[in-house]
Amino acid sequence: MTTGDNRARPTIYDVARHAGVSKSLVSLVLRGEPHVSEPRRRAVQDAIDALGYRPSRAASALASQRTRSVGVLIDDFHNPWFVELLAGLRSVLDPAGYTVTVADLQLEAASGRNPVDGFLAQHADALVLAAEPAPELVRDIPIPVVVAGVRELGPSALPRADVVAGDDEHGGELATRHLLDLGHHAIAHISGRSGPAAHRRRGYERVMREAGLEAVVVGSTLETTEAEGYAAAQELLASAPSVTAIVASNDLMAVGAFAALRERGLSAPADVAVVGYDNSPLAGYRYLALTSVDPHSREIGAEAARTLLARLENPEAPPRRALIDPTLVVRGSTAE
Amino acid sequence: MTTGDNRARPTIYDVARHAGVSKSLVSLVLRGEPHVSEPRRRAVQDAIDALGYRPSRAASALASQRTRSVGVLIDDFHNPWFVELLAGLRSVLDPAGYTVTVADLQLEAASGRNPVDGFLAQHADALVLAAEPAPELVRDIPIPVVVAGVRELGPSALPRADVVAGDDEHGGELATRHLLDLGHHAIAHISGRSGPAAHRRRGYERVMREAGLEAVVVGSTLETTEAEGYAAAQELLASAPSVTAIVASNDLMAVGAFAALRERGLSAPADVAVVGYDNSPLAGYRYLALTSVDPHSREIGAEAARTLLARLENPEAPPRRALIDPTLVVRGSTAE
DNA sequence: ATGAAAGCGCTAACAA
DNA sequence: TTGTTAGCGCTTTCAT
Repeated sequence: MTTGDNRARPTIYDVARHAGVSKSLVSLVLRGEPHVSEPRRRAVQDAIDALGYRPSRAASALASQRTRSVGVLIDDFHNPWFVELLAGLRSVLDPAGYTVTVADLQLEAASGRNPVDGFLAQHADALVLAAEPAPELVRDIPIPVVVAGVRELGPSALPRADVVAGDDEHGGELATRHLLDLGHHAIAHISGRSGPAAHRRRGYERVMREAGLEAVVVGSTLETTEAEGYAAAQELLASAPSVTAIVASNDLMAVGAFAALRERGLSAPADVAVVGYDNSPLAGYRYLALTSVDPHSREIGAEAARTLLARLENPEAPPRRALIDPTLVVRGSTAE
Repeated sequence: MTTGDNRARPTIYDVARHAGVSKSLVSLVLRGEPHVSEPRRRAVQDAIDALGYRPSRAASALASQRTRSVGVLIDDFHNPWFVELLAGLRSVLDPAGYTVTVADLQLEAASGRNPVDGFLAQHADALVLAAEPAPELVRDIPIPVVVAGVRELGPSALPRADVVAGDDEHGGELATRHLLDLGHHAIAHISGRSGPAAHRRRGYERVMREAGLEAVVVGSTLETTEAEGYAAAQELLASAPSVTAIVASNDLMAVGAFAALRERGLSAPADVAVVGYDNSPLAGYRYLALTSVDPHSREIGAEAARTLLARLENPEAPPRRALIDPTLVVRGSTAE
């Protein structure tokens, strides 16, 4: 004789019966509707607690045609800037009752899956793109999209999407001007081939031009990795041994540059000052003490989330584009 | 006059009509059932393509009472070891038709949410715990759980859970023995207060004992962070200036130790050799070149996934515990 | 303020 | 091999 299988999870029917009300009322209480009498609300709440009831997202999604979930596509879990972005997103999405699900473009690609399809199958109400997926992946997305942190995708492939990004060009200026202020003149730039890298490069170039100095850029076709930063710095030091300062396109490349400097018996900041970008945890490690531009990713996330909520409210409003102002965090790699 | 709102997504009804078959047949095709005639299968597939049909997970979950999704709880997105773990998990879960959703314990806690509840509301079929949540969070989870990477949670709070972890004790031995082989005798250990840290410490202690050397351990109550690693190393170098080698509980602490060494005018490996643990990207950066124990997180993930699938097949089998063997990756911090 | 009833899009017996 | 028919657990008019 089998014991009655008691582990079936309770439904609103059970809660309703237990509380002596209709299941519609339970549904109202669940969603915090105001027009419910206090005694009933209590009864329902007690029943919920007593039974250990948990609403079924699947059923609710099916009935309401909305999941109150937003999908976030990030580029690469290895690159920790997404953590701050995510924290910012959640700081406003959580209180609004939205659930956030994350996917990593690299990992999805490795599995041969289309992450956008995944989010759509899951009935996400909206998407946050914090990566630059191939344009064909983002064609005709039938739900609101906000592009966060990266700027390239916006205008071309997704004309209707909102964009919240860091002002990378300004960041590039900040880094360069800082070195200028420190008295450097032979300032070189290690770049990369990403969209943000291009903006940062432009900022560097403008400041150099305005100061009447020659811009020296290497690595515009490289990945923005530690290994490539190392290679670019090697090349730079070989071809222009007189540089006294380097602006790197991100912290990873800056750390690569450190290695190249050491190989030549040089060190930062004594021989060559180095500035990174992202203000990642890396930059804060004492051993590296890397001066870095902080894009304020958390704020970018929060602003993107606000934009998303506004878009959900008003689908027809014209696309918005916001730029978040970066700041410079000075550490040992440029000052003693 | 509004144009007929055409953006309602197609359902199996639409597909069935378009293909001239019943919706059950569509469902069968969708799930790749073998007993479907080739012409019908083609007709259905064509209709799917033509209409741009995408199955609704919500409906499918509701009807079948399973989501074919597994929830993965990781500790902290900042700590990149989870990326490899995740890649390993997906390498076997993807082909099996499972979807993986990730949550970060820190982030969830910051939102005041219970991540396990989140997974249950979402109807995950099973859970992978790659973190050490408070025991009360993991009581009475009504779906299969496999603990991955961390070992502590298993026996006590989750007697029925499967466990796949790295053999941290063996890893501690590997690191210590490597230094011994290099001729070091004054080998100290920088530890931390996590479960894995305790195992690594034990490995270190055993090898020291067997070699007839004195074990010197600092920091057993610290967080395993860069900052704490720095602090612990400072303390160590002040109290035992004669050490010639350090085994750190993880790469982060090792990098902290680098800073403490430099502050005293010492460097690795010339004055003090340093070994880390995790073989994180950090360890591979040329500027750090940190010898590190590789726990093979990817393999841990893959094995955890296999265990999960087996568990889903056979819920009543006795719990399994597997230990993955780590290996040592030698870099510049211990050898020239 | 509360209840009744009709689905949401799919799966899974069961029939045919 | 294919079609019919009940639901799955919830939301949402519409009554009352």
